[in-house]
Amino acid sequence: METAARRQRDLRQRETLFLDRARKFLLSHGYHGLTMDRIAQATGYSRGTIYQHFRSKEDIIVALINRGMAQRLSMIERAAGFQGRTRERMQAVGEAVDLFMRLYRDDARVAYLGNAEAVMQKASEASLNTMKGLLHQTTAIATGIVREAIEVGDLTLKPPATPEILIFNLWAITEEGHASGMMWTPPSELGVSNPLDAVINGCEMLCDGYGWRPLSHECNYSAARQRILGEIFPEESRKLGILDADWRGRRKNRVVSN
Amino acid sequence: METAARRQRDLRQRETLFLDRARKFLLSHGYHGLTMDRIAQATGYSRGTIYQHFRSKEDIIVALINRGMAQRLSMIERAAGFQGRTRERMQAVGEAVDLFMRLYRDDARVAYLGNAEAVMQKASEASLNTMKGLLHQTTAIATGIVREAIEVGDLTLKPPATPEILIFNLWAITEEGHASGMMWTPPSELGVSNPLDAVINGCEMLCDGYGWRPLSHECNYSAARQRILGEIFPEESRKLGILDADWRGRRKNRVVSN
DNA sequence: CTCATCCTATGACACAGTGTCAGAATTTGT
DNA sequence: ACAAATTCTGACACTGTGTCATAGGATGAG
Repeated sequence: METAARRQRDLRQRETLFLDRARKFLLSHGYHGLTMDRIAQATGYSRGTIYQHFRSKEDIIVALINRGMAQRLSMIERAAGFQGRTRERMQAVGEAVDLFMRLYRDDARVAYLGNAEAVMQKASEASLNTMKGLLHQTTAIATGIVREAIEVGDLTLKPPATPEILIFNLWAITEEGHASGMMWTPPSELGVSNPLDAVINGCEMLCDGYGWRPLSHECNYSAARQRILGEIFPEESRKLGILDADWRGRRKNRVVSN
Repeated sequence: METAARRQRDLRQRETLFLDRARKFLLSHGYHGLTMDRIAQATGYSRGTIYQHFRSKEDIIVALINRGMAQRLSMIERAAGFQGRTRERMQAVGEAVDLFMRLYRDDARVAYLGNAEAVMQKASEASLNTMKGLLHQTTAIATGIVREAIEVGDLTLKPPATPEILIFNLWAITEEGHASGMMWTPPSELGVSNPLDAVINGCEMLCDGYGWRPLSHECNYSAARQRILGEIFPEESRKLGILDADWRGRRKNRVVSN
């Protein structure tokens, strides 16, 4: 019986439709501008039908966040496979997040808007757990790289620092820095013209502070960036026009082996 | 006519009453648990009266946040007056934030809960501006210290770093780190047992990364912490029991002059 | 003390949105 | 073609918001 499969597919399709419309309202009119009525109106279904997919409007928001986080996770996974020194692999992960922010601005914005107690409080246990899982997977990759760095001898953590704490702080810079780009008070008002660059700078300096070798003055991390973009995210970076056309020609700039 | 003055005082007093009750509900039942009805009930006034003080429930939340931010700012201002090397003064500012987090847990939590688009969207222009002002004053103090560090020669920023970017990242670690302590997914689940310590560690490493002298291995910043607590926040730290009883005896550990 | 004036407090009201559920509508299998 | 199963619907009961005409209580002058 094939009908069941098709129905399943239809359901998924409709769920996607709901999510897409919801995102539109959330982005254009904020939390209070997103209502079940509007989604129903915009999709041609009735309110009741939406409730067959989601427990509440907050549940929709979390589902939306999860969709974005899954996308980001897949990019991070790809990045973690970069061939290079441990610190470069960490950099690749950062680059993945950066690309995600630029390429999927809407999803990033949704994540920012939805990251609120008002939302979490009313979301379903299920979607909250999915979210938690996604988050754990993401940090696991990052701490994995740190552990490897320690094993390989690129990094020596002095107490009370631990791999988790390092990632915790790296993550804080990244998240907060990116979030600030969408806040009520734009970072430009605080004298930071380009938060994305500020994040990169902060991560680099933090890694330097922890003594993660090679330090930024021992290695050309701008060149490493071009390699990462070219090898792992060629399409994405071309789409954004942030990859030097002749990056291959720059390979000589490659990091010197220890 | 003294009546006017007294009335003014009564109004303020009532406003405080509203805010206190509101905070109670916000903390215990979250955003959706805070309603005008409940506040009215709890204070013995009617809904209409509350609307004479605040435009909306979100406006109350922002007013609550502002109260906390003002308190924190005053502690930061005190800290910035610490006598010592520039980096120690920066540390003092961090210490002030840390103390604020411990001493005024409720206000800190309110700031976390209220930091959401859902709230800002409906808050009044006026309270939002107050908030912005408070934020600017806070960052101004911090960047001021960085600038002085550069002037004095304790710090040399390499492009693209700027005082604002340094503060931006330092701030990110502090805010996000502290916020994580109240999140839906506790930091302990991510392997960080004590986020407050993680923040301190992160700030220290970041400053080291930027080359802010004296670096952490050139100076005993734990000792500096005791001096800061003892000189600037004696009461506060005694209340928390985080000041060594004999901190004065440790003065010999003082930072060596360059 | 009384009354006119002014101001503040009140809660009923109109409205918007949520989540549910009995029954209508549609699809499926025979 | 029809009964059974499944899915969709919108009216319903609620909760909460923000407003406003009016009740109620000060205040000050006579």
